Amino acid sequence: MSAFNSAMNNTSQYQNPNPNPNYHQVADSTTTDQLDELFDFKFSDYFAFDGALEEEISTQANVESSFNGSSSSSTPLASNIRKVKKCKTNDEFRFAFRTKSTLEIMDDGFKWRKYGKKMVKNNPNPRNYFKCTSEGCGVKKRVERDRDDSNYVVTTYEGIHNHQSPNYIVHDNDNQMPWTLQPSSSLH
DNA sequence: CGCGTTTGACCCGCGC
DNA sequence: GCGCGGGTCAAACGCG
Ligand SMILES: [Zn+2]
Repeated sequence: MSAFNSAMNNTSQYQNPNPNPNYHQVADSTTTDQLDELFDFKFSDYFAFDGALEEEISTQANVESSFNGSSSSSTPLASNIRKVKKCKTNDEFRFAFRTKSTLEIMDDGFKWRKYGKKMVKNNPNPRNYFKCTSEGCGVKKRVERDRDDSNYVVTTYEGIHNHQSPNYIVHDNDNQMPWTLQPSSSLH
């Protein structure tokens, strides 16, 4: 069906490329519940995208308030699914979204190593390239500030992790982590 | 000392 | 063939 399904079939349990923005803070705070909800919703949202070729789904999620509200610390963060696009066959898949955050602290629990920086045209801001440091995992990540809204950051994940997060966080959920994607059957 | 960031160079595909 | 745009490499540096 969709790339997601294929991916899940391959790994039997797909891991969200971008689980928890601002993971540290979450760990510090006790607002995990809300985050859980937040992410769940988010994923369902972008799940709506099927194996279409270059699809551009503009889904506005009103989650910033909850994030800001619950998080009393100093890192306002909100995620709005912007667009999801898939290229080529269902071998790999790309997932891009926009995050409202001045800071690019998006350590989701995976270790990323920056391997490149590039100045894209038509955009005064540089683009950063990251790669997952785990061996056998070639997941790449690309972070770039929005051209117009410097308060937003466009993050693009490419590939699928073939390992659990090094910072594996145990959650109360039965078998699903907050950042674990669910079968497409869960979406309507 | 091990490892991550930095940064310019290099590479590759594409359009002219 | 060349230039350009986007992506990656790797030497050097910095830091814990
Ligand atoms: Zn990985």
